[in-house]
Amino acid sequence: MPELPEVETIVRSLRSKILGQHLLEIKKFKPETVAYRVPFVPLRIEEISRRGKYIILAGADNEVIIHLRMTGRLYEKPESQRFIRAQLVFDNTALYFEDMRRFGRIVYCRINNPDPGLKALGPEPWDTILDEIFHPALQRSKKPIKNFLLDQTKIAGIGNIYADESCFHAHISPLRFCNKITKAETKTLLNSIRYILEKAVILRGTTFAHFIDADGKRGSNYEFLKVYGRKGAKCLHCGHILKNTKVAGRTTVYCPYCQK
DNA sequence: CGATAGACCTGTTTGC
DNA sequence: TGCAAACAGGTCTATC
Repeated sequence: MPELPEVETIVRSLRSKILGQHLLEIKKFKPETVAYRVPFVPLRIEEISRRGKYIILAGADNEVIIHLRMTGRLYEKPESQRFIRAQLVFDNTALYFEDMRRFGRIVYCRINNPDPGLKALGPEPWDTILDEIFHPALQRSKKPIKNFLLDQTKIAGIGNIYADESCFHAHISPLRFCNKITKAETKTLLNSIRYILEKAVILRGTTFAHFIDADGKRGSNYEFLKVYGRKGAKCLHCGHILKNTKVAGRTTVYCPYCQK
């Protein structure tokens, strides 16, 4: 489910709920969902943060790393008993980890000893380092730009929705080869990524099926999507029919007329 | 090295 | 109508 804006929304809602509380127990309903790298001891939640699409609940010595993958949710009231995979028990509340597709993961480990996926993440989209390294990195790649945007080691947090939306906003085809993108276009694209993600964070994420934050609230960005989920509909810029294809193994929607 | 397919899961939508 | 294939916000591994 969640890309950067949805994970950021969850993190913010978690802060008002469990910051400063103690994590007393992680109840495990499915063995593959929860992994312990160190023996469990109750953890006072000192800091709640997001890195890419990862949620990090950090204590003094240990931390909990959560990735919701496609259908994970963290909420006090599960929608369906049968999809409960784990439960995080705190002093004054308990959050169910509900995950229909069982791709989501919770890892309990030492702080600063994160799992490989987290360690390998590229810069956050707002990291100013990207203003320097984004264009050179693109020049080194012969892949379509969409592959690059989905690669979490190149830039963290973008998934299928916001990759398409960013390309559309920048008037760049998701199929364009990275090394054919000019310096000026790179700047436009980076601005578009930041704009699209920022707007989605303000709207508390995109919900079309599963996503809710830790207060059970849906995101309201869905109705503002301009290409994702709109294959066959008219381009909102030029009126031509939006096309869909497969890039990087993912459904991709774009306007063949105004995205070059 | 890179690109692609497959695996991991279960529910919903689409197409014949 | 019914059934099977394709598809869904993601990432990791195997293979050529």
